[in-house]
Amino acid sequence: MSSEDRVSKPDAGMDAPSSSSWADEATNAADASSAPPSVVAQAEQDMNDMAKAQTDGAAGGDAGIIEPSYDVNVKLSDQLSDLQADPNDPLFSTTSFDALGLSDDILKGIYQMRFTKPSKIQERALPLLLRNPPTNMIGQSQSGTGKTAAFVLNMLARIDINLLQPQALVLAPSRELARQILGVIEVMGQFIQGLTVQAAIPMEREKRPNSFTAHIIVGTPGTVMDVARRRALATQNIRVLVLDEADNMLDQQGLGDQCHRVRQSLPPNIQIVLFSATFPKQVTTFAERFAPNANIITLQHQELTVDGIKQLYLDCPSEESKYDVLVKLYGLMTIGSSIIFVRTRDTALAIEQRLNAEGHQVACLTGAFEPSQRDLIIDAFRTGKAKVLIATNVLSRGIDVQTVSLVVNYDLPDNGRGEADPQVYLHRIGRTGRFGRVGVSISLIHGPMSFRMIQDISRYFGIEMTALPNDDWDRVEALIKRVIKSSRAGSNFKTGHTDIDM
DNA sequence: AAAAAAG
Repeated sequence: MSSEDRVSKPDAGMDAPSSSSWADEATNAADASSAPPSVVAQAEQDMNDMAKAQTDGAAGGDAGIIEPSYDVNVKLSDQLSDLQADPNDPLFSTTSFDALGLSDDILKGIYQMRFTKPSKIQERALPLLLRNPPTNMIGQSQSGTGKTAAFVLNMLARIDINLLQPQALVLAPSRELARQILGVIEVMGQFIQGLTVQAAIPMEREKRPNSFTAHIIVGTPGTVMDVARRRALATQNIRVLVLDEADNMLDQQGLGDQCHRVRQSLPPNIQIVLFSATFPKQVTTFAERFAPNANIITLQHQELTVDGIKQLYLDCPSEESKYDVLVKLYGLMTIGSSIIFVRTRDTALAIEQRLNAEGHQVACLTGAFEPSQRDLIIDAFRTGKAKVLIATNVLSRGIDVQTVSLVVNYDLPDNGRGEADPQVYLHRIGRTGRFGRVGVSISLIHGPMSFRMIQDISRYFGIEMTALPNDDWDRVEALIKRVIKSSRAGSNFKTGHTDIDM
């Protein structure tokens, strides 16, 4: 038997954008493209509100704190069903890192990063993760709310530093995300003397390690499967397995097989932790089979979109004109950093070459590049050396670059059958609006098919999308600029999060 | 369609 409890949320610190419903403002494509003045005025008002909230926050007051508003549902594991869920018991929910029984070295790592208090997901997830005996967890939370920090703390807390063997393993769906997680572990674990971390991702032959002996291994499924099979990775002392972006890891053809094989190469009684912003229904069964008897933290999908991200779309007069819109947006894209998402590797390359040839500096990242090349490109983007990045879905999940203030969907994400993919859409726009910052996403659409897709996405999440006028560029520019500029002021909600987390 | 393999 399992018990359930529900924690209510405080009021959001920011006004949710409210305007006419989707159906009202976009009953047909013609209306959308001509964008009635009232819609634009409303968008302008929303942007003003967001910009103001941001400025208040940056000034240090509480008024501007944009802690995302959501209810956390917790379904406790059968193993904990004999315990009463007392909200005052720090083992069930905590508002302080100090109450978790973590070592001084770990707390130092937390506070060094200027974490002050746990985020929503961390409040509930950390006590349950850290309990002994270890319990499995399936955790869902909005993008940019500190999932990575939660599972990293759990791993750090469970490492026996004197045992020089891999004891925790993290799997991620891309090399870029695996490297990012490795960076978080290094930062949070910097005061733990002797802690070692190692990446198990594709490498050029001369850079490949002969063996993997670090305390914590972070990798991609294919490489981890391979090194485990070849006994270059000793698996017998691993006691924690984390799948980041777990729905994607278990759902995708190929990835799912690899994850299961890696699981089978590990000891039977280990703690399994699955985290993602999305858990579509058809994956839930796989997840619960992969992590049996888990404590399950979920959100309503209406609560998954982040208020701080202003979602816009622009109806383009032709498919070719999308490129011209990109050129017009270029100035705005370089105020902060931007990611332009396209459907295929070929499109990414073609647009990159054309933009560069026409004097606009952009970079491009797809799975077609060599490992070392990929590392150089993402690192240049992280440091701000490259400000505009054209990418495929390789970067749709997990990548946290806090300067990203604008995400452009040059192509809307589809599921391969001509339908919208709301999960991928959510992950993509989640590359901006990181941890309380504000951000803008603009989807370029053309024709009835993409219009239907954006309509489906809007309906799926029960959110508003604002149509931008395609005949008054100055106005579009002015209102986007306002939000992007305020976004650069910095994060305005200070809880468990590093600059490179998630 | 893209991603993930040192297959």
